[in-house]
Amino acid sequence: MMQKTPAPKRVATLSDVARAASVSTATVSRCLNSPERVEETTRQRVMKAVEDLSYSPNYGAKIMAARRTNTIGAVIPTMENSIFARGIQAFQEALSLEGYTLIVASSSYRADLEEEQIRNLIARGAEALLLIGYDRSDEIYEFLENRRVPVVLTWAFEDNSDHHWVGFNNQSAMEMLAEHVIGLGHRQIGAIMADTMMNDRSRARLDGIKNVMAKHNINPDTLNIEAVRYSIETGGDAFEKLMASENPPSVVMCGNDVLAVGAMQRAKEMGLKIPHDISITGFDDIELAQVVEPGLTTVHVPHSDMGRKAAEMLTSWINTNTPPVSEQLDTYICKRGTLDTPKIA
Amino acid sequence: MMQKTPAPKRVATLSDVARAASVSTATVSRCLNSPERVEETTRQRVMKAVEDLSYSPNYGAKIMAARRTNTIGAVIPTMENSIFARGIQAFQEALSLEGYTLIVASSSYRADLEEEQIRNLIARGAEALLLIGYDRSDEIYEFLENRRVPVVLTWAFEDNSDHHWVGFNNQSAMEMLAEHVIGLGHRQIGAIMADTMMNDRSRARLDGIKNVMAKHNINPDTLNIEAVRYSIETGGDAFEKLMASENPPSVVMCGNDVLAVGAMQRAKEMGLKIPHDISITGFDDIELAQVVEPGLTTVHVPHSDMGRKAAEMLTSWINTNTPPVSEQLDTYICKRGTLDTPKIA
DNA sequence: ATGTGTAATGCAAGCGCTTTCATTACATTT
DNA sequence: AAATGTAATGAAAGCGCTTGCATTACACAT
Repeated sequence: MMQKTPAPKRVATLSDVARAASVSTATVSRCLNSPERVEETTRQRVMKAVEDLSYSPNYGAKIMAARRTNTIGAVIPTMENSIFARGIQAFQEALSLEGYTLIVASSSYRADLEEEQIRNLIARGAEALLLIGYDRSDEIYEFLENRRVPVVLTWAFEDNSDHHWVGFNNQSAMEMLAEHVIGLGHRQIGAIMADTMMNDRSRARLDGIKNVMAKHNINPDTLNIEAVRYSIETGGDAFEKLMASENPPSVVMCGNDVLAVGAMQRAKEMGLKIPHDISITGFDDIELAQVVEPGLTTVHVPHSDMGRKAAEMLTSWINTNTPPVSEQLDTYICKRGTLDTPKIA
Repeated sequence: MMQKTPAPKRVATLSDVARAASVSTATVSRCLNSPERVEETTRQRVMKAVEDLSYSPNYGAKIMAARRTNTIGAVIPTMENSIFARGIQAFQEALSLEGYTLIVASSSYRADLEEEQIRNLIARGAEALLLIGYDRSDEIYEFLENRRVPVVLTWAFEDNSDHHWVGFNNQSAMEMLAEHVIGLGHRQIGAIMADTMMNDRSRARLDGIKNVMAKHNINPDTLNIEAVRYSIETGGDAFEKLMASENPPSVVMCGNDVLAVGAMQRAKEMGLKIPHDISITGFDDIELAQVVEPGLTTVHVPHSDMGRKAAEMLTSWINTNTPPVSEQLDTYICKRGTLDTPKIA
């Protein structure tokens, strides 16, 4: 059993420590924040008091007094699957190298919640923000602008934009994949996408497919689209619907890997051989993609790079007070085993 | 400096809003926190000013003045894979139902970082904490105790403990699985585990295997153990090592699903058929387990339940100032396709 | 001694908010 | 008309910290 100290009626404050060490609060503060500015013997006395009282600074007070938080925020759509995990992990690592702390909030893909979370992070002292994609209300952009909050948008990219980006072009990435798919001979295409309301990435990816279809004289209206929430289960359900339609597709292009894996699973359950009976593609290249069998053909997204660069941009923006230049990252098709020529009917 | 951003006009404060709306700061505060206490016309005037000035409350000040943060913290070993994702997601959802905000930090499985993060969350005003497992220094427990921070430990469970738990018994869960494995006839067992230093879950799971071996008169020293970091890659490497040893195992029991999936992949690459040539088991039952082929036989952990209950415990602890009773959750073996009788030599 | 420079420390003014208590305005009752 | 009750609002005291400036202590030079 550890030794118990008597119950303090309230938690210790700076001035409790100061009293215990017989110094002023200023000295205690300096001990904690710039120890070289206080004499060694004093410092030891103070640190002992800190220890003894289980003192922990109150960030609320600290933030207010110092007007610095060293905190950067990120709002991501979900923590549940790993789509954003790798990027955010890299972001966080790069941030802590610069002495910043990351606070993450998730919006469940809901615009209203995202807005709330953004305001929340700002209120909590986030000095800058990483956001995913572009779609959000004018009000919130205006709010951010008014407060001069450095914001970098990720997981997408737009030219000639007023915003600052580090990401990739969802549409052209998907176009590249669609070119490949159509080049293989597919004509009847199905798509399983996230709901495109307020999800620019999903919309861009869908547009990518349609563009390429049009280019190859396939009527984009024949693209059979299922819009769903991201999950393995819903991906499976959507796949089943697609296959039950009048003109079942020979290839199902999915908005992301999670959906694609759901489709794959359901296909197997339905006794369909991949890619012999049906081709499936994903987007993101997360862990899952290389683990399923056959390996999922997908678009590789440079998650870690994106996270790291976002961190660099934001910290330099804060330090120099100069907005960074946007950076477009490359994606590439990651060919594995779920895509082949269509089965001859 | 090149092009400077316009004069960093400082952000609006409560009293700016008050002035703009010709009311006192008290009224503005009430508008924001208990709108029913201010007259409709006044409220509208105030909200307009809030809007116009892009006002956002300063949490630092708010926390200090109100002495409440409505924030609960969680420190998890990693965000990178999805081991903790489902549980934390459930935790977060249950928390927000009660009006609390979650802030998450990750420790990269490092005790020193975890301690830092704990102190950090407390300093940021976390009123309670969710922590994973048990292993950590006396100092930090003492610190937490001194400050009377409600803490609930999860992802494990211990009887007769001074701490408050909502979790499951890692050892007996693994024992159940080991019983099943040995019952199938396996005698030469390999294990791929996380480093057991400061990881009580991993250690308990390992002990579980050894116990059951001893019980069945198999010398626990013949258990071939690889201790590694959690990742698909390292799981694969460990598997390879295990198979290259003098007495290659007929079954490889892994400390978690990520490791198991890594082992599976490598096995396939090595031309081994699962479960014909080699059996593999996991632990956790995350998404990955049902997606690989064959499906991974693993221990199902009630992630969502655990997260939800942890939230309930913590919020009720805060509200009633009464520590909750610990709760042990059940696990069960999730039989899928990676475990069979050993190949006859 | 006196003067001077420097390092260590203390004093005290806020930082932006909430909240208690007091005041005011006005509707209702007598 | 006076008395009373109630709802809306304001004044101001901190919350726990940092930091600019003032003070002190001391070593060294004069």
